[in-house]
Amino acid sequence: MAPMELSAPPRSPRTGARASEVRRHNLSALLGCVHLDGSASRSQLGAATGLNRSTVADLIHELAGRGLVVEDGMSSTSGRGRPSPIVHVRASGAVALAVELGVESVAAATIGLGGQVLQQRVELPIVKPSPRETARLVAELAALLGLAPADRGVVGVGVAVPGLTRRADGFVHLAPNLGWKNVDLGRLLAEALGMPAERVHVGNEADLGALGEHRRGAGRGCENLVFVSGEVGIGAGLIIGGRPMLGAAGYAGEAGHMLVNPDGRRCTCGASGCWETEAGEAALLRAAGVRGMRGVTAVNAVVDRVAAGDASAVAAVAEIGHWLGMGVGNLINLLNPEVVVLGGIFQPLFPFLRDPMLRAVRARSLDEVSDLVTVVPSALGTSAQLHGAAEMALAVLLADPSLR
Amino acid sequence: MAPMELSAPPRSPRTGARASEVRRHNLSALLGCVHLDGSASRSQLGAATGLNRSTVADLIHELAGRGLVVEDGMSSTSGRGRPSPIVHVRASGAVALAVELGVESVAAATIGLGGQVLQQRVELPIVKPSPRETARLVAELAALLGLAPADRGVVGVGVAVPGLTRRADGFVHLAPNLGWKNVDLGRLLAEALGMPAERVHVGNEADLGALGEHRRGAGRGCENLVFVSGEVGIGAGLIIGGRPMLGAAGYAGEAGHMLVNPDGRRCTCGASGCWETEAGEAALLRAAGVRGMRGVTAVNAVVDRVAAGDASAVAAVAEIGHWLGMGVGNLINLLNPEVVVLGGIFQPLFPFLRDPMLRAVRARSLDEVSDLVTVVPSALGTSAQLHGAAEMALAVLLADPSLR
DNA sequence: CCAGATTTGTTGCAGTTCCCAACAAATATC
DNA sequence: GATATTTGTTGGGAACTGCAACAAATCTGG
Repeated sequence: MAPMELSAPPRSPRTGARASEVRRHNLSALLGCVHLDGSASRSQLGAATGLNRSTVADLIHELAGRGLVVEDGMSSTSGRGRPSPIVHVRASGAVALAVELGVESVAAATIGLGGQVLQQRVELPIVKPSPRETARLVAELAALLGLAPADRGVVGVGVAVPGLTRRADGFVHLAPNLGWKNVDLGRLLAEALGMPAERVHVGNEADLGALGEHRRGAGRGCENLVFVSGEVGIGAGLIIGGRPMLGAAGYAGEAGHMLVNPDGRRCTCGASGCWETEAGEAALLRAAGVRGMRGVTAVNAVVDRVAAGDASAVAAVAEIGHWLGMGVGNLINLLNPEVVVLGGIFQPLFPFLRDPMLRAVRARSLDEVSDLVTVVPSALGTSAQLHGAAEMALAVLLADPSLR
Repeated sequence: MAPMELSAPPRSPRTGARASEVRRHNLSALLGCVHLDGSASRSQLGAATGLNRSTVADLIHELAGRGLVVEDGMSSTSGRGRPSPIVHVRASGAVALAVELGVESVAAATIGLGGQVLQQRVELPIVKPSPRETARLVAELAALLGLAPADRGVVGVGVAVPGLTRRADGFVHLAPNLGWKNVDLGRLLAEALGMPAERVHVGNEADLGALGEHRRGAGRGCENLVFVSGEVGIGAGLIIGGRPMLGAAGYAGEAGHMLVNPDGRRCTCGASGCWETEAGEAALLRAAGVRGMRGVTAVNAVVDRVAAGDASAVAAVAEIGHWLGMGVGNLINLLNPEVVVLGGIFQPLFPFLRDPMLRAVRARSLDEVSDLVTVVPSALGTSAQLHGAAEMALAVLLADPSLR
């Protein structure tokens, strides 16, 4: 059996483990399997975890008893031998309210175990809401989705915020595009939803995009990925060794102000030639000659023009692709990921910016490193952050299924 | 008791754990405590791990029986109550041969548990040795240090290489400054030393510098650190969440070709204004007007001039500091570390480049992030890589003390 | 259509590990 | 010097997993 990862490098809070932790771990491993892969036969689960048949049976019984999985009578007809019952996640066994705070709207959906969307995305348009308004809106969305926060089965809320957030307590240090500074969003949401604070999880939008794509999208099964979130600004979300890399305070991935263009424009941060100044939404609209429009509608207008073959739009997108690739190349050199996922505005533009982007990547990164990486568009599109937010909220249960 | 870290996010090889893994983990946790902190009373160990007194006693007995720790009769005279015997690491219980391949020399030392240097660093000067010569030299150094590779107590060899290395088998993909390409260094060393290949560990010089500073130097007790290695080129070593971040193939941290200077010089990589072109050794010597010299002696000459107040040298170092800071600022934005450790040529120059470097850092990184980080010079100097190499070689034993 | 091979679920028992409680030992305090 | 406090030690108990034997269900081959 493979050794437990636990002690490989001694960690700072070097904790001992009691025997009962083993069971928690094994429950978690099994639930994780079906959560990520949907369903598997009991014998497959045994093979995947290295656990004994009798142990798997016992653990699955416990998960079933807690309503987290269901055993199907259907047999897996693979080869001879006694058929193995198939274990499915029970999506409604654990449900998260996934919320995305955008610049133009607040969106939400309810997502259950296995990443199953139980209630489709609902979006309320609003421009720069105050923190308090936002909390009220989220509660409204929860009601719209028919979610009762006190329900058994509802594990918590996950919120994606375009700004610097502290995971521990949901404090938003800075969210320029919302006009927020030092907002205790976690507490506000807990109050508005009537939910204990420890069930409210707040994360950075790019970090959660990365998590979403890692678990449910273009980065499935890959241990090291970079998600590039192209919204108003540019942010990066990092998955390293299969787990989110948040940095000391949770502020990792602030890549928007990386220098990419020697002759670039002045940025709001004071420097020049920053990544988001050269490859962000504003740069795209400027290059494409769009005036007086912003946001999704403006970007969509450019996408339509490019798709129709409008030469000036094609050139604009190629330029954006070039500067995007410069930044992506930097990240590849530094982090050596297996996959780079391009989200936000870059996803619909991907086919059109692919070639100049890849040329820039190869120019800026070592061949030995860039040969090993693939750059792909987001598979989840605008849902990446919602899926990531749900995964964040479900993580507590996945780590310890005996909590419920 | 704190939960085991293990299952927090479901990992790809989702492994189960048998009961006996718990013991391996706890042995590892205890040995890790004394390995990192030198020594501790038994009761302190119990408090640190959360393990029961009787369990700690049992585990310590096992570690002592394996010759990895020694219990002192001396009591800890802190407060009243029965004194607790102090547990010390037994450095000679597990010894690693630590090797650093430099451009001008090969250095080695023997380092035992607890990071204790058993045989001081020995250095053999040599310019661009072939892989085969290198392996022979390492065996020679081992003999010089009186190390018998077959000895019980010798756990393995750790080698720091200035190039792209693959941890798994010690394959060196590319080491420009040695003139190497696709060298199976792990196998060569194993043969030259008469040691099984699985005891030979090869790592990137910057990655191991980071590990050394994390465990023994300026980054002790910090979970997220960036080590900037200023040798001929510039490389970064990353410790994330208390563990080395190596990337998908082990090539993470190739930061030398990050763009920092819009108007910079042409780099060998084809681009312009790369970090190492602007802040590396060559840039320093050029700025200081040094000609016809390279390497340690040349850098030392500049250090001496700066220390003596030579105005042109001071200006040169300030310029280097500025470009260094631009790169450090980028890394801080991206990784949000607690500490940035400057090694190699930047360590002796630190007092002189500190201020321009910090100004550039603040200009390039978000205040919210840079306020939380401290930039310090290497505490281990030229020994950082050796300590890191030893830690790498000792890691196997630390993860499973019952192996010996 | 049936016997054998194969695979898997089930059950009872054994092994390992840790925790707990009681007791003994050693020190500081009053 | 008595008491409180802290820690080492010992034996018993609880939790969990693995193993082996048996039963069940399917496929294969004649």
